[in-house]
Amino acid sequence: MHSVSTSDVPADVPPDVLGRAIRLLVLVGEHPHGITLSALARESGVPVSTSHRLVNSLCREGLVEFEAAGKRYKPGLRLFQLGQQAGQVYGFAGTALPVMQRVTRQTEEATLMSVLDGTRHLYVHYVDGPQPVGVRSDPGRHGPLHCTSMGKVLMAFAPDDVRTDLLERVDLTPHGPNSITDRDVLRATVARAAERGYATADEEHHRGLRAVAVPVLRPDGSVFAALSTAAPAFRRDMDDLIALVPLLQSAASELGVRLPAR
Amino acid sequence: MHSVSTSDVPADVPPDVLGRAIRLLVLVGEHPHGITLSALARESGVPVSTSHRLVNSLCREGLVEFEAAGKRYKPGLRLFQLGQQAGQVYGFAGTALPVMQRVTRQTEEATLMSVLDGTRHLYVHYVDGPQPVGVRSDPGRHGPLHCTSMGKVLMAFAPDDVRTDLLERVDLTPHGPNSITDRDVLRATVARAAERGYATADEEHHRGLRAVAVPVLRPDGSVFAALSTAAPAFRRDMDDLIALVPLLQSAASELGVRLPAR
DNA sequence: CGGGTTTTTCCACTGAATGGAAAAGCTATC
DNA sequence: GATAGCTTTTCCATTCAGTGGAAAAACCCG
Repeated sequence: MHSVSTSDVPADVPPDVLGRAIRLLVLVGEHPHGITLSALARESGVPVSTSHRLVNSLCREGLVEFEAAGKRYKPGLRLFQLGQQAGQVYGFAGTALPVMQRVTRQTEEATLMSVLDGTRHLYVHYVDGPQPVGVRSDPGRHGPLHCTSMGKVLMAFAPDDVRTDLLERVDLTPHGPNSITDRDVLRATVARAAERGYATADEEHHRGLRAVAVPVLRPDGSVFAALSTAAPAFRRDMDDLIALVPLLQSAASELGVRLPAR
Repeated sequence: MHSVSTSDVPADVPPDVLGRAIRLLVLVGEHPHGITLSALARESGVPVSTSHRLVNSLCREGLVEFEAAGKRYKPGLRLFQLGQQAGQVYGFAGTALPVMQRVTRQTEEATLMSVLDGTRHLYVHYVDGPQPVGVRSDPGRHGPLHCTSMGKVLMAFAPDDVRTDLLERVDLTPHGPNSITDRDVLRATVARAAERGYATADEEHHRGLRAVAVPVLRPDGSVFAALSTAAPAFRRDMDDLIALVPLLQSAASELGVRLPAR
């Protein structure tokens, strides 16, 4: 008898077609320029021949596309379509972008919107500022909660149980020079944000980047999203950004009123 | 013995977890206000207990969300996220919206963008016109090829083999008072669109709705999408819309140059 | 309360999914 | 152009994950 015997890899998790297929789907999504079969198999831990069959099934359904030249798998059109429909349901479509566009026109800086997704936040919308130098952030990516203005706001206005839970669990890896790394400091900061109605981040996520964020609240008072203005530090000091809070708040309430009550 | 016996439903297709799961996923996507388990099972043809297990797996992965009050399944956040990533890959994100916004500001009518998806087209972006009365169209939905300006353009500029194939296969169900119902007429109309560089639709899709569309071409000359202006018939006659073609074309070429070469 | 509907759990059966292995390609490198 | 290393694709005997009927639980409404 061998000590670890039959299986050498960490776990002996039950295969589970669907779970695996989705893991593959996510991997494909994470590789904008396409990913090869072997890379897929390697990164997912699913045996090559099984990966092959599964990804091809996903292709048949249009969720994944196969780029014959290059032998690479890319996200498919059906995935985009389903995502759009999901966006409609969540209320991301419609008014959000036009309103954000207006905010950008007034602030002359980038405007961002995120929702809470587990222990991170998901960038949902992004409107570029007019300036050549600005903030870039792609919808569909995740950001940390503890060192972004939107993350703090989302925690501050989350239901009590969720907030306490998050404040205990969030990862405190520093991302920028001023990242909060102490859980108690974070707790205090979030409490302050809840009082004031907005949160800031001063080079906490990226060196040279400052931001303010306010919550977008549903008619029933629950948080839907965070709305934020972000700017390079050399162009705006923290007070400049805080001065934009009323503007953000009015945009946020405009967005909030039209949302489904949860 | 019963005449049809054992299985009364059409086929005895092999179960196939993934296929079924995705069918369920699509169904969930099609029901913005959520769908119940039994409806899901009924509409998909998948036995209730199996549907139950599969949808719950999809929930575990975040592709579907379960609204406990109301016992309804809705599209999940992960689905939105994956869709956004897919949109990035396709080049739907980024410049498209700002440019379309500008077009709308100039035309004062709604601007739309679609891509070819099988024998239909998929609405990808939509920018509202400023007027109270206007065209509504949700990204993520499909439209017919034979009676929309974007459909005609997409066919006209598709590779030869695809075009001939589509012209033989597209469904010619009339949707508006002037829908083309004759395959040869459609062929001629599409040929004309290819020559002129734009296509029109005059109350062919909906009564009281007119539109023009131009192709968005990649640097290598292949079609990427169609860009369109749509307006209520009472406000714009066909010549008004045709007058907008140059404007649309310049926007289209602006969009086209930045696209990956296929 | 009781009949109808929907959701959830259970479990014995089985054929669909599995994955190792080998074949077929594809690119270098010498 | 032969050799070696890599990736993709196909094949198939084995088996265990997925299946679905049925029953239980929860729910709903008149």
